[in-house]
Amino acid sequence: MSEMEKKPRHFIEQVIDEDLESGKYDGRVHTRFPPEPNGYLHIGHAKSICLNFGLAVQYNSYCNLRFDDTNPVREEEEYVKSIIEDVRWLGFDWEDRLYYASDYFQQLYDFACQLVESGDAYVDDQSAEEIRKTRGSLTEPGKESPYRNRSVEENLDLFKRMQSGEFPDGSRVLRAKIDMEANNMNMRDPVMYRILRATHHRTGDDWCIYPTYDWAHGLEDSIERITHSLCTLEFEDHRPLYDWYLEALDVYRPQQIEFAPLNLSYTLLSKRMLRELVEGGYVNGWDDPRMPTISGLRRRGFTPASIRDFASRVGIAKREGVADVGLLEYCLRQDLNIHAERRMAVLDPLKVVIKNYPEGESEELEAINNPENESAGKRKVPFSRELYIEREDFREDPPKKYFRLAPGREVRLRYAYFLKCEEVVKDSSGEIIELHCIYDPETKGGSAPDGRKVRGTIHWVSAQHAVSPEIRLYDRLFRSSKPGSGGGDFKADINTNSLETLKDCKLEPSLIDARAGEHFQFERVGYFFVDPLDSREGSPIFNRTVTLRDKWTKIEKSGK
RNA sequence: UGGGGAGUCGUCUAAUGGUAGGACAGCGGAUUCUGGUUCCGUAAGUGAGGGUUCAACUCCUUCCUCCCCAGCCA
Repeated sequence: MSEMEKKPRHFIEQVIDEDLESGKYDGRVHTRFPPEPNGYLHIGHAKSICLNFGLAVQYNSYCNLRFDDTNPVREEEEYVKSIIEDVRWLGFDWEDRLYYASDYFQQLYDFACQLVESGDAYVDDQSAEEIRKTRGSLTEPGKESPYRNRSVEENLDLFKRMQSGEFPDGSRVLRAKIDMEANNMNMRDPVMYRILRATHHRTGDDWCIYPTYDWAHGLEDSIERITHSLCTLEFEDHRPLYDWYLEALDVYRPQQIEFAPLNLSYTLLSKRMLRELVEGGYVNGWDDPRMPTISGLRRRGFTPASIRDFASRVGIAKREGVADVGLLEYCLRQDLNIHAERRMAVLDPLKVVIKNYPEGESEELEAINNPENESAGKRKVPFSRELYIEREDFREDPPKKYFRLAPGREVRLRYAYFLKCEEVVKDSSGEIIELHCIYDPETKGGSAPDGRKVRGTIHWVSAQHAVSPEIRLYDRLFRSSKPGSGGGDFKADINTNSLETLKDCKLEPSLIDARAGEHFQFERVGYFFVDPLDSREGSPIFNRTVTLRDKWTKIEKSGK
């Protein structure tokens, strides 16, 4: 550590630093990540997870995992499981602090009675429709409910009977008595409880009234002695209400702080739209490798470290914007470059016959597993008279600056020999089906004793030794950098070529033993991940995680 | 037209009255048995006007643009 290069502190860290200094929370820092178990977590949630749990690590403090399960009609155990798995996979630990809002239902009910007793809440007999109509609008104040001024005794009686199941669903609600003329719509006597006969995934049929988010959330935070309650910008308007409830009850008060949610180019991060993709069959489930869900990214081959790095690099601020998906890919390649072992794989094979290599013979050549990590060691790769090379690594009429194989030209076969193309063999339709080449036995290992150089190095696989497992080429799910922004249906922006399945690739033989969950770099091609669901022992399936950066395509496109 | 927020290189993000900096993307180059990695260099920004000040991204003021809010969703 030569330089004390401090990473600039974002505004939430600055607030925490100040609170620590002033002793506001007795030097404590305690955050929480409060997902609703009604869907799968996505990369946007990952930002929040990394923020909340990251702060706990940074300040040597605590972060709770809390399920905000106040609405039984949307929530399921399946989602709880996936969320727990995802947060853990991202590398975070809540120790014994796994909580559920539903654990607090009784306390919440008792607190509500307290508000009724202090005259701060009342039972409203109006229908949902009537309440909506009397709420007013953005520019007009609301009207007070005719039931607003019932006695405390009547309210208490009614509320208890709501709880005991005397009234039908939707017939009554408990409302906070605040101000129907407030400019902030959230303060116009917000609903605290609704009557809802639905089986809750944890409390079963114990309750027929359920608390609303605004009523419950601050108390959940308060009960858990959270210091800094972090949420996204759309809750800014809710903060006065968050504070109002806690003040009215005179209980411990955490501080809500809002930050901008993550938006990603070429990506959709709305639960509703993601659900539409799944249910409409546009993808194969929530964990489809094209999905921005944590489970999708995991199956695609993303690593927890790359996602944490990304979260740290996009930063935390109040300004809303769209992060570049290229940054996510950069973080991924950074991590994979260091950790993924290299292999050779030919995706679009073109046969090469080495005329001067003895028929029926083969040899083993040594290849480096990872140039970024010597301890990854070396492996043997078989070489023989007939090989496959990538079709795009040969041009009959090479453009300027193309330095791969061409008629009469010499290139290096990676870790093998120099190879020169002598003859191009075509079928009757003119398509190239084979290349006849000669190799230089003196260049074994890849360098020439006479000092001559070649411009290009290409990868290859011995034909008789090659294996051909299935390879799935994934691409962006959307063609537009901002799907659906044209005002039309976002589904119109779907990239119909986001999955291409390849069955005739030629891979080096060691790859047949690849195990589910392993990462590889196919040299000069990209990073691949052995699909953890569809792979079988002896028949792996490779998902393309991300391509390698590709300067050549850029050069060729620019025409220079 | 009510209320709440936000405007800094293409993108994300610092600078909190004192040299507008970093990252990704871009461009140029070096190294390289991966057109990968790495390294070096380079261009590019304070929404607009007015004011205060020796000095303004920062303070004041007028305006403009964008986002959020009328669930018994979270």
